[in-house]
Amino acid sequence: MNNSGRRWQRRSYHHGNLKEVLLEAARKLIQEHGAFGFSLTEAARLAGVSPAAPYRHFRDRDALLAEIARSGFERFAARLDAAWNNGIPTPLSAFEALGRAYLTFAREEPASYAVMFETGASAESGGEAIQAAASSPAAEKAFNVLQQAAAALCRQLPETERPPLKLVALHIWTMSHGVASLFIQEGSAAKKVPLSPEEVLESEMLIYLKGLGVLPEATDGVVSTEQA
Amino acid sequence: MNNSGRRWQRRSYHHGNLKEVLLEAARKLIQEHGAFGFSLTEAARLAGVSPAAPYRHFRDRDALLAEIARSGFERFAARLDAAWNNGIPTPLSAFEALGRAYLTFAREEPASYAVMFETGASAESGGEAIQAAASSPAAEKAFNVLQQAAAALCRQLPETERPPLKLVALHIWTMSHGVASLFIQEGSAAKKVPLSPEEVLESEMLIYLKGLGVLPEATDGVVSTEQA
DNA sequence: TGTACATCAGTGAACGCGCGTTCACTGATGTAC
DNA sequence: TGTACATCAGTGAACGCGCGTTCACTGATGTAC
Repeated sequence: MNNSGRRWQRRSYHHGNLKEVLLEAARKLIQEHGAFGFSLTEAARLAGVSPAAPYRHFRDRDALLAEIARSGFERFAARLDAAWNNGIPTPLSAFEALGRAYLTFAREEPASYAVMFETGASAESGGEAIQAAASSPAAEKAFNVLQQAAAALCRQLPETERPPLKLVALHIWTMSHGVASLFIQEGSAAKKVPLSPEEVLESEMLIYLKGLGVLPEATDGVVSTEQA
Repeated sequence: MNNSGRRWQRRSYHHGNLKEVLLEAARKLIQEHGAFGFSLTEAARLAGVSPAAPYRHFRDRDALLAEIARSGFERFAARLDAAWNNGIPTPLSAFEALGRAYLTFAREEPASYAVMFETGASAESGGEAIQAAASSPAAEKAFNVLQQAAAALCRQLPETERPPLKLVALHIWTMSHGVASLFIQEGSAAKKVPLSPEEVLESEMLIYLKGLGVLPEATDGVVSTEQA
């Protein structure tokens, strides 16, 4: 990379940044036209290069999608990890931050989120590369953060009342994903609801935590004074 | 329709059943090739008719997708309603049946489920017809069943501790959808988990209900003896 | 500091393909008399 | 019961399009000497 100023905008050859720009273009297109209604050609057009250019950086269309998933999982894991922050200052407050971070990621990167999690019914065949990304180390790391949080919460319980950690982590995950999937993706089924996704998820988790037994009694009020 | 036997297999003209057969073919293709990786032409081929034939029954590709969503919501609502069965014999047992019915539908009709709920990021533009289906009377009816269940459960609480019904219904919905979306769609992120979707959802809902305060104390055991 | 050259990252034209959709058509069905 | 006819539900050929991908190419960059 040269140091003659940051104005390499529209330099002819050697874009310098193409790979990242293509990923960004693809995410934008996916956000607008749907998880699999995007085309490599159009992404190239948006990036201002010829339709053949992407092949210098990705083996094929699928590889680009897989990279969106992979890098998405990486940022996702980093976000969750930062929000959880090892359960500091308290497991409960960190847990709330974790839930909000989950929703924030889904809102800020809906395209990444869709490729990461709506892959099942959207590209069963043909999408082997994406499947691989879904079981990548980064994806694993993201789930591990949830599991750490579950562990910290359960540690507050007497051993005889502890459900399996993995199960609790899955519960947290399904609640978060359920809210993100139903309420954040544009045009989703639940547009008319007057509550923010955050409000729904937080109240849901409070009730769940109370059921787990990790909330002091004082929280009754929080749950039931939300609305008439 | 003629009564000369039910063997109208491969009659030349006048298929008689084409609309339904096309929908079925489309569902099969969606299940195999992804929610929006299906083509009208291929569905026609699968149904054994020319690529122009579908246009006698659907204005365009989008209209067929919308009909999958609409009729999907109808069967979905019917299933949930039957399972809930007005809370008989007890709200709690009916509630469990409701959750199982939700997962059963998602498993038996993954294509319908995907079109109904994964529409957000998959066809924002272009999918107006599907969006319309998502706010159809049938979709409304499905959500109403969840709301009825929420109402029946909350009725067991003293009025001062009742959270808003709509909120509880949304909690139920996000839990169910979260499990269905993450665990049932083939090739989804959570294949390696040794638990069935039903086990995950049921345990999750038990904890949630306990947090709500509608479970008698006896259920502690149910939650924590599932696994070591 | 200057030149030769390998490598890298683009171009642009071309391909074959399957798709959505249209069109004029035609065979089968059902109804009126 | 038989014939005439409107309507319905298909056909099959054709179209224009955008896509994914390939290919031989070329301009820019970085390195060896």
